Amino acid sequence: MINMIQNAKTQAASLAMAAYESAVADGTLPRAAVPAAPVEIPKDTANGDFTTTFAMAAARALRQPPRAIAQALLDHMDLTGSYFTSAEIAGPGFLNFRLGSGWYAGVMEAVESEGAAYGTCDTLKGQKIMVEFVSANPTGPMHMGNARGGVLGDTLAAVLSACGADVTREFYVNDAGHQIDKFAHSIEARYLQILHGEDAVPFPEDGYQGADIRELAQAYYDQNGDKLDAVPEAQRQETLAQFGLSVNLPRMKTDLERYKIHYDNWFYESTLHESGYVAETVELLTEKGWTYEKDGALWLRTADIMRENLRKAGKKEADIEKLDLKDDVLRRANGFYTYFAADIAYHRNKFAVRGFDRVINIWGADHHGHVARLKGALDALGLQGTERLDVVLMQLVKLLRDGEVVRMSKRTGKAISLHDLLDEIPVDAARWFFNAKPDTQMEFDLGLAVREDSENPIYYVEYAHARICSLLRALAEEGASVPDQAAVDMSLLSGETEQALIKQIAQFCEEIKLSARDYDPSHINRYLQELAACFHRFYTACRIKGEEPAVLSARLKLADETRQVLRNGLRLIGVDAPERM
RNA sequence: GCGCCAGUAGCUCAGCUGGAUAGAGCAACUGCCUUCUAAGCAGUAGGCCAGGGGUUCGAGUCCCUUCUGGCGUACCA
Repeated sequence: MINMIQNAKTQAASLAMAAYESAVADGTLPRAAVPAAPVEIPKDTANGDFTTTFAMAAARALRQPPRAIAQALLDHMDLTGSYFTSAEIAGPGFLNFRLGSGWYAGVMEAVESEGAAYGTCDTLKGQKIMVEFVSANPTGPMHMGNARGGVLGDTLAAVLSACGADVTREFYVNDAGHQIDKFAHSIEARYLQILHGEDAVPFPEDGYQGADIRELAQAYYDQNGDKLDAVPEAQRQETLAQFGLSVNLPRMKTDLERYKIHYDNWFYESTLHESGYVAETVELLTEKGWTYEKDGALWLRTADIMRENLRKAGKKEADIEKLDLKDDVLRRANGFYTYFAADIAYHRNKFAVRGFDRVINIWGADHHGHVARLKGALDALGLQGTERLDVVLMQLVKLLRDGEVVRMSKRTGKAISLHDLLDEIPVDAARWFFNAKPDTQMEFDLGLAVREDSENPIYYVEYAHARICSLLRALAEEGASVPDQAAVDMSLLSGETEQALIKQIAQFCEEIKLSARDYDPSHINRYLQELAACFHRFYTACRIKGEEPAVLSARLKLADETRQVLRNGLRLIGVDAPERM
């Protein structure tokens, strides 16, 4: 919970404001409505450890040149008892602060006292958040996109949790509707082909062609023989669909668990139909006047809802007209509810029944057309979908092998499935690579992911961890144990690489917050790479073993804390921290 | 046509919501192991931030526009 970056920023901002007030008091600066002092970390540390742009931001309001304002602030600033040892003016009016050893000691105390919890915060405390991800059709094997979405969703959930949110991971099982019918018809056809010969039974034109369907039919036949030959068609299809799901779902669960993905809940679409919740939800929309009947189907006035939302968002009327918005069918002319209707009911359940404050869905980018509609439908139900539902759209994965595009698995000759991928690369490599920014198309090189050299970033980070563990072992053999922070003389950690490492350790808390804010846990990957780099630089510049006891002790403490933070970060993204390599 | 996402070094990408001379990694080149893991470190080189306009003290970042790529625009899910 201790965030020394935040502490320093807050303090720098209040020092600047206090200096401003003091300057106003003695008439040096006029009183005006000045903005709060923004504090940043300069890109180049030659410009200080922290900087405020207050003087530039307030220049207009105070009607004075930024540098003059900065000078006035500096003249009225009292750094006594603060984290900072100096402040100076630079460039167009930056006010740059330099940290003292007390701040560095504070960072190290935070890691020591918080251990495995270091880096967490409570910015999302009290929020009940659902992350729904993968939710692949249970009618066949999961693909690369599901692997990416699975890793992203799981890590995002971990990150939100690290920010104090009460997070639920959910898989929505599409075990109802059209694609299940197709699934049933497909297995049925294969089953009957086994009984009567391939030529005697036609395969549905839009059926699932995959070999997995044949295998399911064969498996049912092996267990039950021709039991379903004579039963009514509907019953046969129902039985085979249930059989197919009973095989596929545990398989999906197992495959996802190989990626270290565990769900809190598997939610079945069928329960929404069986309980009448879909019908009730559609009824509610009708009561509120959002539906109408046309051509025997029941329609939702999606276009009106979306138009209203766009107006609220400040979109121009002419632009809205160009959009060619269309309404959506909720109940088909044949009496069945659409997937859209079920999805509205499902999301109504998330908010209205289960009380989530926020819901995050990870979807493939090909579903983006659905986002505004679903949000709109929830708005129409009074559930504030626009504000409380966030959909993360994930671009596709382009699979490469040593630079060449791969579409097929070497082993099966089919599209590479989520399951197949782990035959080629270690799960940690998959987790590391799929934990990428969701809105960019990703190239995933199988050759690179298994390379055990510097071209593969995951090894760089893991190596830093293993290196520290090895160091700790070597020192333990000599009887040197990691000291308490209280026993460390911080003045001995004043080297450039030592301070840079401690600053990077402090940054961890910020990166977790950024990951949660952007729904982009790849901040953690980049952070860990930089942390590893800081450690390697420190390691090269500063010897530990053989140094005089006080220096050895202080550096050993720093190395051990780096190990802790590397471990915490890797755990967050679901990658193991090896003790030997 | 319309919409969503993207376009930054040869390649993969950062750039903390408008700040200082645009950064890493890889690839290329040059150095560094009789001392804690060289799976490492230090350095060199590499750029019209897709193009053009605008907003202001200040733009890779915000607005407009053009171009390029991906995806979408079902009584499918």
